[in-house]
Amino acid sequence: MRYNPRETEQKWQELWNSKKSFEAKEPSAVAVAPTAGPVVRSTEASQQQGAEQSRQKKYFVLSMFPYPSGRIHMGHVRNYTLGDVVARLRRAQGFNVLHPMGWDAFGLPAENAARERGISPKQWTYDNIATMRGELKRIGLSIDWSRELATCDTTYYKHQQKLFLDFYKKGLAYRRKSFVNWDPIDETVLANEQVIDGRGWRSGALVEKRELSQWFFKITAYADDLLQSLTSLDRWPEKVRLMQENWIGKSEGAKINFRIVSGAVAVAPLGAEQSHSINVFTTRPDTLFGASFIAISAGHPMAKERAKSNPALDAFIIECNKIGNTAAAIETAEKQGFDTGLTVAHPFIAGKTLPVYVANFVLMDYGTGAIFGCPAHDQRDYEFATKYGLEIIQVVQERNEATKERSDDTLSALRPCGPSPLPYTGDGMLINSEFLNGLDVTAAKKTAIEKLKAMGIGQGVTQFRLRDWGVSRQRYWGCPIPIIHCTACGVVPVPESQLPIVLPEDADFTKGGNPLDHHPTWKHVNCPSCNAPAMRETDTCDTFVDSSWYYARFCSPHNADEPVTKSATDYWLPVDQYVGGVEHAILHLLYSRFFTRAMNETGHVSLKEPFAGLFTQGMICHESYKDEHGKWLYPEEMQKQPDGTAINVKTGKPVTVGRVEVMSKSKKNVVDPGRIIDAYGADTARLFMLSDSPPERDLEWTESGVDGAWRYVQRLWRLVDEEPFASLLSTTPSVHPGEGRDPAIRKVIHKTIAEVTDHLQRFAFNSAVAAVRKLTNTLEEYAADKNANGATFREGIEAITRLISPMLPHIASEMWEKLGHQTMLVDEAWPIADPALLIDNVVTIAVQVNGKLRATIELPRDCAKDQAEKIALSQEAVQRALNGATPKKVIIVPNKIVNVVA
RNA sequence: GCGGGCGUGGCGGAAUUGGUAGACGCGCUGGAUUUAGGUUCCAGUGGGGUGACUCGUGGGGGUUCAAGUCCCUCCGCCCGUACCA
Repeated sequence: MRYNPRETEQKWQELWNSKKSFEAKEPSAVAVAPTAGPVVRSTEASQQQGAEQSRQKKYFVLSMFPYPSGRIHMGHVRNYTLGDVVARLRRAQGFNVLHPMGWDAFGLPAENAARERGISPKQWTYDNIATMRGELKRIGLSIDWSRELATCDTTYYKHQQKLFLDFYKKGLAYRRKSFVNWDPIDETVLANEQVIDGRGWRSGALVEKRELSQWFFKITAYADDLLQSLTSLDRWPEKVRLMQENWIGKSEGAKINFRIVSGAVAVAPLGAEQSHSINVFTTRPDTLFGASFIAISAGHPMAKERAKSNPALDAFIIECNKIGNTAAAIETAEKQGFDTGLTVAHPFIAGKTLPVYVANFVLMDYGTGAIFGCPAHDQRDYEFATKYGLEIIQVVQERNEATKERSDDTLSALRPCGPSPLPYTGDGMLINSEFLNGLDVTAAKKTAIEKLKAMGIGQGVTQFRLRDWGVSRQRYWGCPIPIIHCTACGVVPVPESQLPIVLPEDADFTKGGNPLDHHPTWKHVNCPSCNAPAMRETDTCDTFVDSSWYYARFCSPHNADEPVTKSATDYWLPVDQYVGGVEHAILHLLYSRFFTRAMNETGHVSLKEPFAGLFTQGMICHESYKDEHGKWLYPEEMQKQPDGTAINVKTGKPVTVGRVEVMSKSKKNVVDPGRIIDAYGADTARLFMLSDSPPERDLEWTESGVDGAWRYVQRLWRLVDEEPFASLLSTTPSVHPGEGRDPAIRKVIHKTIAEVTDHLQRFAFNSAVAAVRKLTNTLEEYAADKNANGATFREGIEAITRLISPMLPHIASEMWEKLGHQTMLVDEAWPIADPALLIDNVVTIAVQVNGKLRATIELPRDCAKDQAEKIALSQEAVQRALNGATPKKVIIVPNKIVNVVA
């Protein structure tokens, strides 16, 4: 009978659910029973494994929780399938597995829905969650649904507010002024993605930068630790660690005060000292003699001060503010500067002055918001100097052979090598630099800093690129920040007894701005300390805050009194395997690492690194289609013709088949997971996700690939249901394992068990699938043989059934039942290969002549080198290739290769 | 701009440490069986050459007995860039 995925998948999902198969055991349950074996054990292999276990080990598998956008997409299916394979494998290997699911439920789209369609963010969100939960369940994931949480539940964000207060008390949360994108028409703050070409996405108004008081988390307090600890994350992808390292961006440099010598404003609101000098950060103090200008950010206090009396400068600053808030926009914009008329004294060259510019490429958030420009040795400074006709003085020259060892200052006059093309940013020797002449860059940096220090105008500093984390959002649908502002008492934390601060449900979304701010009553409260009328903080938390600690909450999701339960986090954390997209490589993962440290410092958890293992998956791509008018079409709106072209299903007109691109709603190149599961079943969808493309790489969704997966699922079923397989399986196996069985086939079976286990543990799921398919091919061939042994065949089929079970859990369970077992496959132990069957006595060796393959020979394992050489040289093809020449050298790598060098 | 990644047949990809390039699958070609439901089975399949051979892992250069793998350089695509999540 043909396999019916719809009925079978539902049957097993209901069974797992009713037996609570995937509920994690509480740490107390595991700790109390010293011999607690990993559930039912019925196989020979598990006996060795289970018996000596004194305490069941835990394994925490976490896939990044989804934003409840409305429907699940293929990216979710991939993410959760990958996590599920790990969870099911570890469960079978005897671990107490925690594999939970939740919802990253606060955020902008809910608020947009409210504005566009008048639905309340809460209702919209919970409706979406209900839909998506149903869709997720159909994938057949081994999730412990009893731990489900949503970050917009008051039972979740209540604890987040408590954490905020604890951070505040430790000085890890603070308030300062910072810039936002301001839409003057909608009177609202815009996210970077809502600013398109400098204009608000909805209003089209030119976006301004506006300074607001905002809340920050002091992530920079842990900059060094976050950097140093990266080395301990040995189960993270190297690329993610590198990206984080560069993001934190530790650099050694100097801060230098440049004294203003002319053009200084007489009265300054900043204090006399500041208005008489400009403090600059540089990583290249060695190039000070090449300095030709100072550039300050448009947001620098000095720039603002000068703008008051200079309308042209004011206009320039307004122009700079239009570029936008993103680093990419600022750094790709054409370099522009405005001469402030100020000049500063060169610290080392008496009488020399440098002009001060306001420049659009200097970032206020990094360093001191001011730089000195050395055009000869910096690309940006070079462009700037060329544009504004500023001096370009070379002070570093690449060393050549003649000057390598010398370091006296007569060398600078010698011009020992030809001029390097400027700007030159490499290492070399200092020239044109008085007391630095002849030194290398590193030594010159040190000497320059010493001199600056002695002069009292500078010092060496360590600078991080990492900035404090701005968590304030002027929005409704987020976790309210539990702070009260009182005119008399200032910033007052909400007393813990008053938590949670709950969002009002009657917010008005018809007006612009922050609904919490213009709500008639919500923000008006009495000061907890003096009882006078006061105001609530109306900013809510960045949603990255919500997702920074959800992993810890999963350990005890129902604790009503505290954010986490210590005994639970001590047992379950860290997360053993975290799975999610690379797009989170920096922000989410860095914020979580910070949050864990902050929770550690405030006594909530006892660890610092939340994720011991990390796997970053690739994205899902699909062909894109356009009709004759250039409008995007959904894949189901077109049909491929036999000649390779495509037509519109409705109009019959030709369709342009575009490139394979990341699935996105805007390009309509999406495939709905629900439709695929309806048509083929979850196992087929899962198999397609896992075969072919390695999980870390982008995956191209193709209809033919799905068909291939579908055919394999059907083929697996025939293996237990049809002839000649069914008859072979019905023969009674011997009680003694191995007796009368076919050793050659058993070898293949056990090698496959070892191989698949290894592939799965290394996330090489595509290779694991390939190995199982190969075993399937072998067993089908074997079954066609009239002398095939039934017990051998059964051993092979049972191996396949277990090996595919993490990937195709439904059909594997059904096959297991069909094979006559009373147990549930999900409670069975993972197969273990017999080591004796993994060793080959004969090996195939390649024979090369001058690196080119000429023959292959079969030799006994570990055979003597001279014997290998003799047999290799006796090969006819080898002699032909040698063409009478005598071998000069023979390289032999045992059991692998013989290379004859002629 | 900066940081990170990827590039192998017609296609997705395989190849623990440098050691037989193309496993496994898709597609295609030829044949068989059955055709009421996305069939199934057999054979073939990197390019060139009748063949011995030869050329082949984005382009160019290098190290090595041996390079998909290591080094330099160029090109293309993708991700992140701090208020999308």
